Amino acid sequence: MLLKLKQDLKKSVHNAFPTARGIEMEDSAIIINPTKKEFDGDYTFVVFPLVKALRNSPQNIADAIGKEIVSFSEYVVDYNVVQGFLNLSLSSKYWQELLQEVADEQFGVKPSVGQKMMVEFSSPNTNKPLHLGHIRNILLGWSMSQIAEANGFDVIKSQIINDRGIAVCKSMMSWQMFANGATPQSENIKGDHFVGGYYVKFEQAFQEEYRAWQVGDGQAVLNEHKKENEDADAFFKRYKNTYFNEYSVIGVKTKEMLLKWEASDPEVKALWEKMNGWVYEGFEETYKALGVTFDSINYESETYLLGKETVEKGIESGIFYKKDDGSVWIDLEDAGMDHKIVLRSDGTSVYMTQDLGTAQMRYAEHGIDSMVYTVADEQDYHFKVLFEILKRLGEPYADKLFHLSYGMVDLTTGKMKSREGTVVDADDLVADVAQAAKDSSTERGGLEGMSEEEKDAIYHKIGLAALKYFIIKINPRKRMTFDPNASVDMQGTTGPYIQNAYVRIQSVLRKVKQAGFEQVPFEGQISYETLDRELLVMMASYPIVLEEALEKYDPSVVASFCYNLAKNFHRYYHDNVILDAENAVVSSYRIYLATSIAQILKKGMKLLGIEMPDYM
RNA sequence: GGUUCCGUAGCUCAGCUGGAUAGAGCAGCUCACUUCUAAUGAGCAGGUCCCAGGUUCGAAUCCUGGCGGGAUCACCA
Repeated sequence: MLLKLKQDLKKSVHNAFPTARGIEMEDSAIIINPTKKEFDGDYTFVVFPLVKALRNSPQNIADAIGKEIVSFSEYVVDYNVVQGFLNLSLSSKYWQELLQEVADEQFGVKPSVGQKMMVEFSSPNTNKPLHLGHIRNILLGWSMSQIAEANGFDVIKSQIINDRGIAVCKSMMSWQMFANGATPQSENIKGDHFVGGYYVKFEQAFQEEYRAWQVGDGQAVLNEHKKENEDADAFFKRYKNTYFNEYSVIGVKTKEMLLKWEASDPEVKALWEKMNGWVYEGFEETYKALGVTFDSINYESETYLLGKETVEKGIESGIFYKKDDGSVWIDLEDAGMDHKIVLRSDGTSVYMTQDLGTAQMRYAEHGIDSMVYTVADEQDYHFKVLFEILKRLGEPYADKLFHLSYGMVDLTTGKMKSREGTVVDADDLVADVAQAAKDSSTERGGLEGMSEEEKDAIYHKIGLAALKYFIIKINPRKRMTFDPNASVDMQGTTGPYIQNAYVRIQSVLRKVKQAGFEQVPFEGQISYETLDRELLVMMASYPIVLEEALEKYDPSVVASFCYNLAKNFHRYYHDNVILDAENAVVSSYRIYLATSIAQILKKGMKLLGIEMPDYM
């Protein structure tokens, strides 16, 4: 309908100003916005861009166009001009047709664009459980994948799991030393938490060992290696890695384990597989609670070798160069970056090496056209470099890579730091929000007569809606502060507020059914009041919102849309009786309208990974 | 220091490729439930859009330069 309006507008410009025929007027060049509340009208056309070409005053231009469009368009009944803004009032025919359009279940569904897009998100390490940072990542990535799908892309949701390396070996070593054969089953602990616990234990044991060394043998090293004016604390902080690699008993043992792993030592590999298996079971549970799934998983243990091959080939073709010490680099100075290492002097791979291999493996497996990496903004530079290297390697998808970069999550008490134990655990968080939802729900008593199971499912939906919306409503680029109290807030700009709009409609629809009303598409005649028109205008913008969210890689666009629609509906609901309106025609219209609103709210929220309950 | 992101009400945030008098929510103060779910609605109050220039019919928005904050510039991932 918006398109038809634009066409009429274009036609009237051309009719009113024959000299303008030559002027190109793309649909996108015709700017029409919903009219601001202070003025009369539904849509506003800004004529300023035409002033120069038509060599006339804004007032005259707007007036002429207005007169013209009213004369022939069946959709425009009136107009007024305020300072070069042409405000158009639309006919009930327009609203009638628009209502049919937005009520269609297929409204907003885009045809396939025939493109495969991979969206990577979550991407955890196997040495600790998921935390709040992962949650922001997962919500963004998941939502982006849904938005791409809604825009007609064939989407592959993917994660890369960092399942190898020294950190993973630390948990393994620690388990060997301290566990006495304990398992998640025997201890009744979720697998990822179980393994994470041994990682923590390792760090504690290492710190203890390091402290003991500092007051013993370490003194000699201190005196020999410390810089002038450097105190012991500063020195030992700086020296930690060297100590780990050269002096630490458990450090050296862990490094040996890593070497054995790389040499495919059967015993080490068996332990590795067992412990990672525990972790994956734990992750699976968390993903399930969050309502996310993946189509494809890559493991770094399976891609890093391919990355090394790529580098070897790239040396031959002159993309990379080898230094005397054997390390391999790439010179990116002509692209405004610096020299970057891609292979260590001992031949082992770095982060970049693995990412090269992963990208190639993904292309080989899925033939993707484009790729979105959901990774925190601390890695902006890494991805800039990665994309440049892939371009130089001549990868066919290289100019369709996007780093969905997002700001880190802070706590009201400051940064999350694993060393200081301030990390907010994902599983705890989910449990907390469900509990908060339960508390407020119980207080309100809207779920009486339901089974405990049904109630719990609803608490979960509400709690998760609060948590997810709290995070996803914020523009990804921005660093965000996570306030646990605000995250379980259920009033105002929140997930539950939007759910409530939906639930209110469901409640009405249940009453409709009870009353024996038959729900059919509304085709009667009514007069569309201000709020009716505002709601319709808003719903009409849904497809545009989807496109915008995709273009900007920003789910928060969808989040604000849903909130605004819910907000307008709440007001509408307050001011208008749906079921017992002044007459049956108006009632059936309002039922139809409300049904459409519910439909769009549900679709929109689904893109954010938020489900709608029927009761709350 | 180089690069980059951010800076809007007491707090948390919107503000689309420049458009009319800068908007929400929270917190504060009022008011409205025997009524389709009050997890709601209505109202009051709250602003140097970080600062200074520039571009033009018009700048929170674009450009330049500052100021403040984050990130990054590893043979870590």
